[in-house]
Amino acid sequence: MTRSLDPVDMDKIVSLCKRRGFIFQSSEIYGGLGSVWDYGPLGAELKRNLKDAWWRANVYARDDVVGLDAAILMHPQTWVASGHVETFADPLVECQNCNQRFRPDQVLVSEVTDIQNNRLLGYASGFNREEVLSKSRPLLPKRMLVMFQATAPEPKPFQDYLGNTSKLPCPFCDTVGQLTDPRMFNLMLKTFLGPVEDTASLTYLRPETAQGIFVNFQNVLTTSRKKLPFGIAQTGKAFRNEITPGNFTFRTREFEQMEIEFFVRPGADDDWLTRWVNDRFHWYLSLGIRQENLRTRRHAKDELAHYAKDCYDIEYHFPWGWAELEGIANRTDFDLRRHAQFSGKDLSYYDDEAKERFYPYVIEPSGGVDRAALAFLVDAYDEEQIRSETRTLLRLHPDLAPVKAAVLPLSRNERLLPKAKEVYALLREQGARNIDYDDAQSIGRRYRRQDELGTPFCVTIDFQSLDDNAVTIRDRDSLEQLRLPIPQLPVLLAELLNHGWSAAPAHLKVTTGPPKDA
RNA sequence: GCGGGUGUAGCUCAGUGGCAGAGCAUCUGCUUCCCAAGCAGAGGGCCGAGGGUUCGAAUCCCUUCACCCGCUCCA
Repeated sequence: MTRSLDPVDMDKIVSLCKRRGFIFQSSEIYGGLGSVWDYGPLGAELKRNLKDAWWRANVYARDDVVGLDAAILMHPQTWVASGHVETFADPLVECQNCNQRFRPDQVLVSEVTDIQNNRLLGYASGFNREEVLSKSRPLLPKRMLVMFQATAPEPKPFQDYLGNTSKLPCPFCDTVGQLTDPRMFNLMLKTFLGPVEDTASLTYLRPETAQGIFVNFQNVLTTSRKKLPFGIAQTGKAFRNEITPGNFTFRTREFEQMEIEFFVRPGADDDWLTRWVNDRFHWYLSLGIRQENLRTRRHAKDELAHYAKDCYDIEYHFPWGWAELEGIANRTDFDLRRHAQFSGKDLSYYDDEAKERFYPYVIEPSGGVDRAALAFLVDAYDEEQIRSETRTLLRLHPDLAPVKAAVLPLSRNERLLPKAKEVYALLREQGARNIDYDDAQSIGRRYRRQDELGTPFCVTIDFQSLDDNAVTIRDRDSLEQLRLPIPQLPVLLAELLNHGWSAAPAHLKVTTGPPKDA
């Protein structure tokens, strides 16, 4: 099965999401709210299925992880301790000539001085030492160029010049005098608790769910009676004032995370990091992401977050390029120590067997629910030619598909409807799965509609059903059909949803579906 | 925030001063109808908002709002 995605397909996916009820723009009737999205009936199912699958794999299938549901609002000191108040604010400098923006802490500046005459010749700026030094050369008079190596001006951090940025050249275009003063961008959303808006009631909407886990570390440890190594899992909303949101639901200011903080003995951290990277990578594959669209990437030292010792990203090949779905970081004992320090509470761990007390290291697999949902949508999107018509379909894994099966009478003939309703009721009996019913328009049209939603199987009631009490099941991906007695339907459908069409008994198959164009 | 782009039906878009349109989608009816079938019909719009020019504005001008792409990121 060959599928390719051009960048143009992103528009098709956005359009499909709107058209079929996966994702809507927030507050659309008021003109929309930037970078915020609502999930419609099908999107809500997809997200729910996704989170359930994550929870099953990381909590139920393991004996060393327990769940948590911490509040979005936390004591403001939490964010001082975590380092977010201090570090999560980026000062940005902008060049009014080339309109590029950069963070001062990523730029170096060199003062080029004529030492003999004690005269400032100019400044050079750039992103690394070599770049700055090479830019310094043209500023130097020939006689100094000879002794350049000896008098090479050692670059200093851009931050040292924050007071007078207007004299400096832009690190991108080297234009002098077009840099703005640094502006602070605090990425945390402020809010006020209580009816009175004063600084005493100021707190934040959490920028990550992780801190809810850290502050509950001792609570969970004592009540769950877990021993190291063990983890705490939670899904929930987080908020960041992203400077540049975009790419549909990929980077938004309100988003949902699925995070695990896995506590291990110091020294075992490197090993556990590797294991988690592997586990999480295969989780995406197990739900149908194509391997060629998934990769891991280790963070370079200089891109590590303030709390991390090591970090791997799991990246997906979106139409606009590779981008992060999940980060698996070694947060060391940074968070527990900081919270112990700021709260005055002892958050260390006592190992009964080794008779020693220490601060556990933390491995953090932290994924984005919305990003994963988008990746699964993009990866599942497909178009194929059947009888010169384009069939648009989502090849979603049955676990993720918003609708598990659709019950379709061949037509709206009054003799067919009671039998169809009967089958529909039968499949809904347990209430465990989302089953659709549709009798509008032609059967072909309804198949196509279900294909577009990613419904794995369609159950069709035809006139023969009235005689033999049997129905057909049609497979979304192969278009094959099988026929079986209605009483056996619930069991076989469950079987197919769990194991896929390959679990279908060959002797039941009745058709191979319409021919696909080459 | 800066630069560029776009706002017309649920979706994709045409319309550049003279009655607001097309395709698809949606809905209804008919047909023993298995892969977007046919026939007949229907609903759906303050042309993003406000102001101006004009006999007349979706169209020209001003203002404003929103969204998209890029720039810093990291779920």
